[in-house]
Amino acid sequence: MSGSRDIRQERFLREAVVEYHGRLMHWADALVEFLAERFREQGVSHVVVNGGLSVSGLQHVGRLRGEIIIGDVVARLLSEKGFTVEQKLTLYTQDAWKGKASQRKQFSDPEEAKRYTGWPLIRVPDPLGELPSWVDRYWKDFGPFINEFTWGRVEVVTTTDMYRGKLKEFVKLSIEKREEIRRIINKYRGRKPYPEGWIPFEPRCSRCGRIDRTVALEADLPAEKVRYRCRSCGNEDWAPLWDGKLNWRIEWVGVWWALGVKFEPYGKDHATPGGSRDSANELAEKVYGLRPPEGLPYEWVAMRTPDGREQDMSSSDFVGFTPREWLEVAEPELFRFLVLRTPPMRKLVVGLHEVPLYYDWYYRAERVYYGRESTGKKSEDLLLARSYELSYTEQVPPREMPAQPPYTHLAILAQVVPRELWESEAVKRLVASGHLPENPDEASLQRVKRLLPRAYRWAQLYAPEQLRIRLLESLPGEIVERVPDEYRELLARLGDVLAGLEQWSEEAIKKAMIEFTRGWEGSRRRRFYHYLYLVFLGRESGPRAAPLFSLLPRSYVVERLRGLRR
RNA sequence: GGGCCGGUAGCUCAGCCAGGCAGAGCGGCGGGCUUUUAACCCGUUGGUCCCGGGUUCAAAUCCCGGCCGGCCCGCCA
Repeated sequence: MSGSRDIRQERFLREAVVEYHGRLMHWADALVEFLAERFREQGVSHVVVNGGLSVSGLQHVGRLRGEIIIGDVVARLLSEKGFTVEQKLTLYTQDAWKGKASQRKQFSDPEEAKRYTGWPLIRVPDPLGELPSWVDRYWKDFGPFINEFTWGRVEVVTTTDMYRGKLKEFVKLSIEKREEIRRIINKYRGRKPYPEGWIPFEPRCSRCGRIDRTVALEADLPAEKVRYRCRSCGNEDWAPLWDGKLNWRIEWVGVWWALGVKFEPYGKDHATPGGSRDSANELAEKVYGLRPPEGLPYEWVAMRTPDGREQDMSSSDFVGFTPREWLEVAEPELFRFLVLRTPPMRKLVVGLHEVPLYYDWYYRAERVYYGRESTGKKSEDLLLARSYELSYTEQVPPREMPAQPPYTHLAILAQVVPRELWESEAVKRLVASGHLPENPDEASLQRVKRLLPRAYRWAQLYAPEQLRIRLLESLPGEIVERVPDEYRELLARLGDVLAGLEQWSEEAIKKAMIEFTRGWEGSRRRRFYHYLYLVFLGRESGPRAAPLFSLLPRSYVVERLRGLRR
C-alpha cells in the first residue's frame, strides 16, 4: 500500500488525546490532520466520505458511530480545512437474507419465513406486512433520524439501485478482468478456490429467488446478461446484469469505484491485518488501478442493561436500540458526545437507563468548554471541551453557557406538572428552584423544552421504580388499610385545613403544612408524611408535597384526605 | 492459528505515550436545607492499581512472562 503508514498503528485510534505534530489534540483532530496530509500528497481536494451497512435487522445506534457520526465529523473538519466534501451512506440491500433464527422470529410464522432464506434483503417482505420490504421495516427507526445526528448532508444510496446504474458497468469490467480477480481472491480462499473460467457475478434465481446459491456459467456482455445454474433448486436461466450481486470483496471495490470514495471507516470485523479490508484494497489497486480509500478501524457499540450485563449490539440478532429510541429520551448531541469522547478502537457501552449519568458528564464537559470548571488536567479538559464542541451538529455552542437542569430533576418535574403546563408552570418552578436564571436565555429554554418530554418518557420506560411517580386516581382499599386510625384522622384534619385556605398556592399550602405539624416529634412527622404520600402516590415518598398539591385541583386533594376519616 | 480492546475505590471510569505523594464522578455514611428524593449545600468513608519477574534513586505508568474478562477474523458479508 504505497509504503505509507498503516493507520492501524496510530495512537489516535486508541487514545482520546494525543500529541500529534507536537501539539496536544483531540483524536478526531489528529485523525483529520492525518487524513488531510494523505489527501494533499495524493492531490485530492474533493473528498467523498462513505459508510456502509447491510439492513440485516435492527438498525441500532452502534451503526451511527462508525458509519455516520465519525464520517460526519471528518467531513466537517476537512471542509474547515478547505476540502470540498460529500457524505454518502451505502445500504447493502442486495445482500442475502440469512434466515437466522433471530431474523425468522420477526415473522408471525418463523417456519414459513424459511422460504426467504437467501433472498436479497430488498425482496424479503416486511414481517408485519405493512411496508414494501424487510429493508423498509428496519430502516424506519433509523434512516429518518440520521439528519438529527449529523449536519444533514448524508446521501443514502442502495446497492440495488447502483446495480442498475454505475455498478452495472463495474460488473462488466469485472467479468472482463475475471482471471486477474480470481488470482487475487484465491489467495484468500485456500480451501475453496474459484475454478478456472469463474464468473464473478451471482444472479438471483428466477425460480426460488435465492441470490446466494447461483453459479454463473457464461456471460453475454453486449446483451448484459449471464446464464446461470441455481445450486439450490437446479434452475437454469439467463439473468440481467443488474439482478444479482458481486462477490462481496469485489462489490466493496465497486462501491468505491462508483462513488469515488476517498474515506470509509470499517468495523473491527474488517480490521484484521490480511483480512477483508486489506484484500479489498489489494483488488482495488491491482485489478482496477484504483487507489483504495483511506480507512479507519473502529470498535462496535455495546449495550448495557440495568442488571449490568453488556453485549455487543447486533443487527441480525436484534440486540440494541435504535436512534428513534435514543431520541425519545435524549438529545442527539449527547450521543455524539459519547462517541466523540471515546477513541475509535475502544468499545463504547451505552444503556438507556444511564441517560441521566450521561447528562452529568455532558454538563461537566459543557462547564469545561465555557471555562467555568477545570478537571485540573490539560488533556482531560481538552477532550471534554472539544468533544462537547463537536457534539453540536448544525450550529456551534451558544455564546453563553446554557443552564444545566439535572435530568432526574426534570424527570420528576415532568411527571408532577401536567404536560400542558410544561412551558409555563414547569419553567416557573425551575426558575424558583434556581435551575433556570431569572430571565432565561433562549438556549436554556430550548434545552428545557427539549428535555422535559424526553425525561418524562425516560421515567416511564427506563427509570427505576423509585423515580416513577403516578397519582392514584382513586384510593384502593388495601392502601387505606395500611394507614393506622390515628394517622387517618390526622390526614383528614389536614384536609380540613387545606379546604379552609384562602388561597390555593404553593406558599399557602406550605405554610399550612408547617403549621399543622409544628411541634411534632420527628418520627411522628416522618410517618405522617409517609402515609400522606401513600394515599396520593401509592408509595412512601415523593416530590415535595406543597408544590405538588398546588398543581392539583384543590377538591381532589381535600376529598382524598377527608375520605380517610372513619 | 492470527488480531483488537480492557483489568485502578462498592459502580462507571481518568491517570500510562512522556516514570515522581493513587484521582474524579456516582454510591455509602454523617450533617444541613423546619418530612422525603438519583434536587441542592457541607463533611466523610473508601484501593493487593490482575499476578510474577526485570530496568530504575523512584513503576499503576517502561520491558519480559503469565492470568482473567469482552470481542473480531480463519476464505459468509
